[in-house]
Amino acid sequence: MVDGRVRLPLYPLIPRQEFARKMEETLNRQEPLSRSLSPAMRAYLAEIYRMGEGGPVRAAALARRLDVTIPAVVRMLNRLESYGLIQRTRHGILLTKTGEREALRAIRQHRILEAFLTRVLGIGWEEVHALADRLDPAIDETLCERMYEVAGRPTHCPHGDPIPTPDGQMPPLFDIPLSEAWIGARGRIARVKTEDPEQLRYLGSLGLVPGTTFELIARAPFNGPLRLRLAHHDVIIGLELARHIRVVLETETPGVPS
Amino acid sequence: MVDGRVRLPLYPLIPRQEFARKMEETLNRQEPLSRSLSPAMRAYLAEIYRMGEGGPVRAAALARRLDVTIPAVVRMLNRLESYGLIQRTRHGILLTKTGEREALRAIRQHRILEAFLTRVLGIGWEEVHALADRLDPAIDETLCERMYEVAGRPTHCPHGDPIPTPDGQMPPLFDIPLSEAWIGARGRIARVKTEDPEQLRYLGSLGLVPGTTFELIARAPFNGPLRLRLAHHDVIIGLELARHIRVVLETETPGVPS
DNA sequence: GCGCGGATTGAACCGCAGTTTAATTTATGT
DNA sequence: ACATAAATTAAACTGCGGTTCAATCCGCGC
Repeated sequence: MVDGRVRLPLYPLIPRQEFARKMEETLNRQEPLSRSLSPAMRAYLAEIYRMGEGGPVRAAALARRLDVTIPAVVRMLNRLESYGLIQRTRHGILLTKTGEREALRAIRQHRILEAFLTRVLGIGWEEVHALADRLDPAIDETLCERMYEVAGRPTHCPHGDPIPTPDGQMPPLFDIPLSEAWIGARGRIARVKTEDPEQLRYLGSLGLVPGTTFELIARAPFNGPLRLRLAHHDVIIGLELARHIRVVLETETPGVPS
Repeated sequence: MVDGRVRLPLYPLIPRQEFARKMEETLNRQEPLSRSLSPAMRAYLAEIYRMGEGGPVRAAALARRLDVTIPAVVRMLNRLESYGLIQRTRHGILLTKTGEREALRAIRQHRILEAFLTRVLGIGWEEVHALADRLDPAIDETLCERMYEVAGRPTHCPHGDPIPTPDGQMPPLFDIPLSEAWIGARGRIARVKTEDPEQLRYLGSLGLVPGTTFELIARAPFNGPLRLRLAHHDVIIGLELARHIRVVLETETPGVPS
């Protein structure tokens, strides 16, 4: 650093307490959007939200998920920051209130679109994700609500993820990976957390889709496959796939209503 | 022209007969597309086809229709020509066989999309054109055929234009402008040739949509409005609008079957 | 034959979303 | 504490589809 350029420290050297307070303040500031968002910006926001459950998101991780190079991500992050949609911390990216709102809108639209494509057009659940990604940029609020109605007001996308409400509430989910269920557990498949068409096609062919009820009747040792009893037949499934299947288990103590 | 640059004449100075023969040859050469077409290229081809019924299309006219500047059109024409999709003549642009095939595919997709939007999603016919333009780039063959089936295999778009068959046949239409019908003529509205949402909304509110049968019972003098008798009521319509409404008239001599 | 106006072309630019390559900062493990 | 690995940032480029401004071409009327 011999030349005259002075580089400010990326994160100000202020007392930790004050820093946290200021950050909180910034993150909660909810402003109306002055400029409209490009489709790519929405896509980035949505992905940050999805990855961000529980903490900040790293730019490199985002690049991997979106399958673009890191410099592309960095430039977009600069743009999002200048719009007041994200906040950078030393541990990664956080959405501001405004950014979260926009992210939820994008996610709602994406999931409604997916539901529409399967329910109305009969497209397989392994294809809808990529298709919805292509269609997303062309769809506006009106069309989205139209599809929502025609699809029968779906509450979840075909992979089981909940559709946020129009006012930006994401119903919380209390599911666990199937891989962590114990022998004898009964339950229902809630979500299938993979986007790989091959995996989805295979799971679909086994009948392992959201809503399916099962009983876990065996686990092979040494991280071996699980044996599930479904309504009409048993299926064997590897732990690798089971990690992507999230389930809600019946409570052991029945009789609690609601 | 003092400098050394030599400009070749745009159209070769060869005998007229030979020129015509070569041109014909070029226009009929049907090659598989080596490179895939961008959405914008498809849009240009489709517009050239629509405008080109009966002769070559001028670049300036194309620019007006697509609402872009002339240099943008010219550059795209260079690209289309390099792909062998169009041929320039001294009187304007012609589609080659390959270009026409692509144009018809684009038009088919656009009109299926319009029919889907009105029939399945209940979008008003005054809005579907702009909407379909936005959605077009994201739609592929598979999705298009899916929509075709779900929309009930429509044969015409909401404005009455025929949907080309998958193998690229455009059903011919023998309609005339309503403005040229004579008093006493009975017939059916075939197409409404405007894209202006206001006009379409107004015509829709009058019940003047494709399929409506009518009898022309009066024309005011000095290019005045027409009076149409519909099933349940009469409507008055200005000549300006009537020029955009194309109709097929009943033959005066009934009894000819088929 | 000449000039004029509309049509065409060329050059230089913008914005967006991506790329590669290189420099620099930050984090981590011994 | 320091070397190295990982993450970030910067710089310069691509392709597409648009723009403006300027130059040139061509047909037509006088």
